[in-house]
Amino acid sequence: MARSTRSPQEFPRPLTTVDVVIFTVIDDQLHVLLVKRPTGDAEPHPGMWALPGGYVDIERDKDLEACALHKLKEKTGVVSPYLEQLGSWGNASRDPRGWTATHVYFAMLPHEAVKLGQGKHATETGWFPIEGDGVGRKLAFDHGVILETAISRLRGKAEYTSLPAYLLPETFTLSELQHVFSVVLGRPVDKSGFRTRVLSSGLVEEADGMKTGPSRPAQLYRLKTPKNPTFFPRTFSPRKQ
Amino acid sequence: MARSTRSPQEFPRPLTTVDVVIFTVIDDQLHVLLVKRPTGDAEPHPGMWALPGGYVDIERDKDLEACALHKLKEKTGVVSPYLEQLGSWGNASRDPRGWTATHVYFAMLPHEAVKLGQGKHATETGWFPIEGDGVGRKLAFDHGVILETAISRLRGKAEYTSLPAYLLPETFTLSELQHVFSVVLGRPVDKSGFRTRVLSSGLVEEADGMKTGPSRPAQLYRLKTPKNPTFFPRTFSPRKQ
DNA sequence: TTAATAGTGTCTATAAGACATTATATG
DNA sequence: CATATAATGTCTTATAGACACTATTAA
Repeated sequence: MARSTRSPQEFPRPLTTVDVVIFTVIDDQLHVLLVKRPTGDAEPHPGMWALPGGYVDIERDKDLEACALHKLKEKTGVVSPYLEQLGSWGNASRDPRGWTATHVYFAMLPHEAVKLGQGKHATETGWFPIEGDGVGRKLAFDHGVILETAISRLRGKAEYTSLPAYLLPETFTLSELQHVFSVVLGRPVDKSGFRTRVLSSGLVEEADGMKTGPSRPAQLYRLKTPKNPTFFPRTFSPRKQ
Repeated sequence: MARSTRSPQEFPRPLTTVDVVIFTVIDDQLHVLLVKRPTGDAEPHPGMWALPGGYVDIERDKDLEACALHKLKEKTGVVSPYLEQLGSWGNASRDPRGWTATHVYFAMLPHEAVKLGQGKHATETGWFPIEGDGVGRKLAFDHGVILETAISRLRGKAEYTSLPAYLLPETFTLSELQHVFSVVLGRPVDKSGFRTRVLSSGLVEEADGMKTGPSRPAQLYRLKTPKNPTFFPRTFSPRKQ
């Protein structure tokens, strides 16, 4: 067995990176945050769009999640987002600089909370609308595949968990919640069924105040357990005929 | 941004490992495969039980999954198991030898397919019954937490996917399938409901032959799509009163 | 009073839970 | 025939889906 017969130092170490897939909803559409690759001579994929990320700094980052949070704050200014691990991708060919493994996180933010380009080394960043299973252009490295995985995870979990709720600010109306589910799922969601589903699951509790507008005011709610998504006992499943 | 302002070589690289949580069912109980840590002087946690795993060998392993499959074959002789990524754990303190990140996979095998200690460098290995959220003893490194996560993922997914089916050999009866679900879930599963759930989901198809025994023979089935688990539209959920 | 959206109610279809009953093999 | 387990049937209950209807605000 490797671990017992050779010392760690004998192994050439793969490069370790962390990347973050950051989702938000802008104008009734799901978007992902991308950054432009630098154009230096030694840089791989110069000028292409990529997921925000970079090398783990073992002096600065106490763990992988801290590293992801650091990168997220650097790009968006957001400190406490919803963040979960998406997976890791590691092989000899994904980066021309050698064998690399990246730990990928995915974050969901309300658009209002984001201020782009806060970091010292601000790079060109932008929100790209999700169309189908990507952003309609080739991304750097294997980030296209990673993004596809993230989209499919988000859509999948939207069928039976409260994940899309993290795309909203701290308080929101049930209509807004229903809307963000329909944006993520890409299809209309029935109001009545949605409301009973949400209210009976204990996902939300009433917040003080109402949202006013040009029509009937709506009750504001907040997540009861903001750290953990709620699981529903059934998936959304349109009636068969 | 780190990636653009410093070259990879300036970063001290974390150690990269892969570990595998291997589940099987023996005698109506879920078990996990553990290996004993070597007792050498420089070895961390000598003599403790740990998940099988080790360093990524960038000359041998073309990617992380290949590395996991290699370790799995080395310990069990099994070549094509059900294998999925569980997550990754990386920080400064989990291994006394320095900042490490491990990519963890989890595998499920029929017990009949396993032959322990096939590798050249055979280490002491053993099946440990799962009781509650672990094996009732402290494991090396942070493997206790990792195992907990794996158990909870398996039990969670057993509520709404066909995952436990991978604990059975290629053909099986519906009663055997029901039994393995009840072992994983730790509670009885109603036969009638289970059968309609499984048959209407398209999870299985009839195989040739029947399983005979001291009573009525049972139809054999096989997985219709052995690579991917099936999702059920509802969770198992005992009636409330 | 109208427009717009919030919120509720009704009916039905689906599938699970609980448990009883029938079917088919062996010894 | 007795026994064991496979396979099916019946009845109830929970909840989603479809969609109609009522409520409450601003302009």
